[in-house]
Amino acid sequence: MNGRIDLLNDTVWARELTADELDRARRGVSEKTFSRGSYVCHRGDRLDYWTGVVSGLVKISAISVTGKAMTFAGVGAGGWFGEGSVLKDEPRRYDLVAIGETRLAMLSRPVFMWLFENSTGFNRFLVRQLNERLGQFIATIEHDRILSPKTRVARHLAWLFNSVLYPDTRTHIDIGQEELALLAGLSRQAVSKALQSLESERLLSVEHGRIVVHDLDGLLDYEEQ
DNA sequence: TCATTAAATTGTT
DNA sequence: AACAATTTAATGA
Repeated sequence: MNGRIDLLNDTVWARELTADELDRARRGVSEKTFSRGSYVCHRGDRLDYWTGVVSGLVKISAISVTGKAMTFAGVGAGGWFGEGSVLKDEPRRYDLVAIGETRLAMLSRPVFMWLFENSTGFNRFLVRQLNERLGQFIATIEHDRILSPKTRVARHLAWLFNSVLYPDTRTHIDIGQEELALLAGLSRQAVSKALQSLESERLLSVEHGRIVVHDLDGLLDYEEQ
């Protein structure tokens, strides 16, 4: 069994393509693995591929002029990202870093553009994904101004399990508390406290370098008592 | 397979 | 932010 064929068989948008479109897509994908902490792409560099996470976790981040690290989003298994830069044919605006061992599927820009011009199924997927992401980012702004640290941790965790953006995510995610802190924009100890509290409420359990979620809806709708 | 060591993650001050 | 404790991963017998 060829790994490249498997790559797309497990991909949501591939199911929306016609046989001919799928065939072209298959010829345009390659696979690459990244070790923990390694850069997929630095800000300012070009990456002429639309990228899907087969396994592992990638963060989209930047380092401020004062040297502070910020994480804007985490992309889990089944998620695809980078269509913005590929569409505009420009360098990446953010750092892409693998959190833990990560396998990526990479679709070359020419094939991406062909699908964009020719496939309605592909465009349906793109619109759905952009819509979902926009909703999440708007909610992030709202939440960061309104909610308590504990609730923010709960929401950010729940989002890593978003079934539209990351269809392959299962019950656990391999992420350390430090990375989670960067993602939620909180201190490490605030995240640690929040996790312990959420664990005592049986919404999740904490292991080292891993969070196991027991009640996803509970996290998503979490409200401080 | 088990023991030792190194590295990374989490807890505490 | 720095240090200590804990757990995992890696190495070699």
